[in-house]
Amino acid sequence: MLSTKYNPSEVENKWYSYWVENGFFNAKPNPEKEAYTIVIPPPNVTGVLHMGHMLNNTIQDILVRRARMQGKEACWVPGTDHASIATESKVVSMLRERGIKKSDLSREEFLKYAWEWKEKYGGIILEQLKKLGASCDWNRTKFTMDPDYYEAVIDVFIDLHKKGYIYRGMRMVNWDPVGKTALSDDEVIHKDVQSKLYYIKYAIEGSKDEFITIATVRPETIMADAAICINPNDERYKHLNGKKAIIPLINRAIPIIEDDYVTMDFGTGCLKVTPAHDMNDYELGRKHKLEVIDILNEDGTLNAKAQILIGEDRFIARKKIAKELEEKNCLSKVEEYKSNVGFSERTDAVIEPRLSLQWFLKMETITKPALEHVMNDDIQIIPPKFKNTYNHWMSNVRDWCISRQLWWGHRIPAWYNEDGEIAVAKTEAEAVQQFKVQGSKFSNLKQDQDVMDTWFSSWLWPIAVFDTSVFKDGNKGNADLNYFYPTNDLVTAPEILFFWVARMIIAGYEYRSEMPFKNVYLTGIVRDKQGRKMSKSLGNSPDPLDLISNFGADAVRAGMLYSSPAGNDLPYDEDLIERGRNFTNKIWNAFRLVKGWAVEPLTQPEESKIAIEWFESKLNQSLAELEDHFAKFRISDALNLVTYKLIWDDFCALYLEMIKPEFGKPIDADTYNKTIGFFESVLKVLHPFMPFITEELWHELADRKEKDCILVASWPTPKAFNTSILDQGNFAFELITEIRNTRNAKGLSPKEALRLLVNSNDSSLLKSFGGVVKKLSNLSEVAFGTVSVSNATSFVIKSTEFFIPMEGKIDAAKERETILKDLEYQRGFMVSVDKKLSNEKFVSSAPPQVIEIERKKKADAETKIKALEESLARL
RNA sequence: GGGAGCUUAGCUCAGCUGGUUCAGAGCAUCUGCCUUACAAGCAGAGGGUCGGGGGUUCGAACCCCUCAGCUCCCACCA
Repeated sequence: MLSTKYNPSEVENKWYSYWVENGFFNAKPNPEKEAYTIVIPPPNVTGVLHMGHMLNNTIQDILVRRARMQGKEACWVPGTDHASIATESKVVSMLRERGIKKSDLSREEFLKYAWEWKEKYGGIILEQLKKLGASCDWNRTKFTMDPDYYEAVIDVFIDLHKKGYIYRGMRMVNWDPVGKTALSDDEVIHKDVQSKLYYIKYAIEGSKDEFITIATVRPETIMADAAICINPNDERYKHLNGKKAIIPLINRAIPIIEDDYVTMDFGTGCLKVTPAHDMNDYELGRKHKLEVIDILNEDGTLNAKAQILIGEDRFIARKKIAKELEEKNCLSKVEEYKSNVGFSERTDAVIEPRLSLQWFLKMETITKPALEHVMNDDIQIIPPKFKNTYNHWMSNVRDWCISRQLWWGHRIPAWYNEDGEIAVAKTEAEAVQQFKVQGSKFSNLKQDQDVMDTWFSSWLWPIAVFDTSVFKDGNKGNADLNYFYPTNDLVTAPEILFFWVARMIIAGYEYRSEMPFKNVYLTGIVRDKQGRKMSKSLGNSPDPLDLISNFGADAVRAGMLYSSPAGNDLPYDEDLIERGRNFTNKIWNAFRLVKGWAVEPLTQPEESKIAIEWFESKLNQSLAELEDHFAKFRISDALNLVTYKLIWDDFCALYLEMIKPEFGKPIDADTYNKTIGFFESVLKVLHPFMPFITEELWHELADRKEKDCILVASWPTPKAFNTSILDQGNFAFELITEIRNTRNAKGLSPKEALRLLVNSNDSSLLKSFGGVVKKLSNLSEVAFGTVSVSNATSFVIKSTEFFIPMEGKIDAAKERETILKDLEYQRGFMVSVDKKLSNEKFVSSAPPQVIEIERKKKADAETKIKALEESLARL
């Protein structure tokens, strides 16, 4: 005896191993077949599976599984990203726990620890993906620091340098004093912070009692001031132009300059210019050729140039200086002030604008095709609203700072000689060669200490997962690359549209002169019930593996897809997963029902004949809808609006009920075989969404040859369907609902057979559905003819009146009340339709079908009113 | 400050070309059922000025204007 509950855990492990062992997920170039390719957004090696991955990878798996069933060579490439900052900081804190300081280690020693750590924890997330059912080609698993991938990144750096796109320059960068590294703009998170605005008095040189007062939130940087700037239109300070001001505490004189950059009505209208510690001041300093005085060390402490408080942390220095200024009477006032401060995404340290030598990629030329091909829809972004955002970003893109002061990553292939000259080369030997050729010193070369930004390797992902040698001159690419690239769909989060997606597009056109993918599907963010982002620190994220073991992977996948159209956030609730679980159970029980029937060569009942005809049409209608949803990437709708309803409502609630033999009785072979066929079809359609239960039942429904698995079964294509039978069905189902409703309202048991009288001489009214109606609403008789029954309850569908005799069980007053209510509504409805139809303009300008519909509505309403009036009279 | 988007049932959201099925789904609520596949289920029901106001149109949840509230992205005036 089969359990009434579906038990997923055993089934899932069994089939996943079977699929892998039989190589169903492996893809290779096959000229006979169309390629379908997805590259996974490589999760961080340090990562563990979270709800975002669940959503993202479920969608990818659905797309891949469907493509595979459609007979395409489906290739889903998995892998991981080395994630330089994230991983390095994890390794650093792991070492710290073991009492080892990174600063005590050599680069080589540190990297040895990092690799050990990667080997130990690096693959966890991929193993977790298997539990979800991800049908990745695991033989292709790639890591962005695999030796060949590493080499590819270096090749690209050298190539772009040769092309003149990569340069080294002194630039103001976002400095993370905790990570001791430069960050790209995108890695800085701005937050509103309550801080203080200090009004500081600077004495005017050569004057005893005159001061100029500036307002700043960073008094600790006054020692780095290079000027004070006023607006040329500011009458209050005009007389000070050209004079000098004295920095308090250190008594250094700085010029007072004019620039309309200064806002007159902010603070005092006087700005202290500190080129070394502020982005805007740096630009201002360049314009006015001011001295750059950098008073901070890389860890955010003050250096000797500050003259005072040397070695103090910047925030401690701020407090101390404020106190000293106050004591020296240089602080005129302090105001509370809300300012916007940048924080490091990784270390949460306050970002310090800092001048440093970095490597940059010129973005202006190289980004052009990437902008163009998205704007002209060669590459489609789904949902399209992100196109605008993309456009905005790509049109205002700044040069990309690609160096990072870290060890874990691809080391910059630049070598410096004793004179500080640079050679960009793959090896030291090649660098020596370059220096020799240009007649420079070539002994004691030192390689650049920095590594490259992580995105500088992952932007090659769609190419490099197939071929890592293609970045060398003259290489046309291997068979894999030429077959699988460009890939079809990329599924990722909108937050990395610029970090990653845009840059892959840039690299794609630069190195293949072709798009890396055709469609970009952007998922939403998974949030908790309160709308907060799921995060470790909030502890509001459930463990996906727990969910899978509690509910089954199929249930979790379905739950993730509930209400998550592209680009929309997903408000997560365990109820969603439960609903998915209930669905698996529903299917399981449908299987139990069918499995329990004895099959005999009997005559096929009429109801079964019509049920089969009806479901055939319903199935094809649904398949057509499904194609449409998939074509538009409405994955959620494909499951919830079509597949779920097809199975639960149409197959289980209607079809199976129509054909179900009486308890204990056998079923005829024709109906049974058709039913198995339908069951197989709906399982196929469901397979991409719920791979495990569908595979299990596929094998339970029939004896299968080895390798006859649902995951490679052919995807059902929609055929023409009979709309007339669907309409007839709808009429019959409406009638059934009314009868059941009558039972409910009158408190009649479903076991009690009822008689139905139809006030019509047209006995073909129910077409072939008469038997179905009788069966599903438990009627003893359906009688036609002009009838007038006084002791009965009635209802009207379309323009036909139906009676159910109620012998002595009728409450005339109550009956009258409901009829009157309905009558009132119908009359009101008539008025509005009449109004429309008598409107000259409506009749002359609306399309004929619309007018026809209105006429039909009117006719229906008229008969309904007539019928209601008659019923009323009879009571 | 620049840009994008959202506001529809108690909740989460659909509503795809302005017109059949247009005011929908699921959850929640209520009523009745342990009816031999399924109580993780079955049969039903109630619930809405489509954020406010104005306009275009024969016709608006849908198009335009406006006001209000919310969200996200980008930039960062010390």
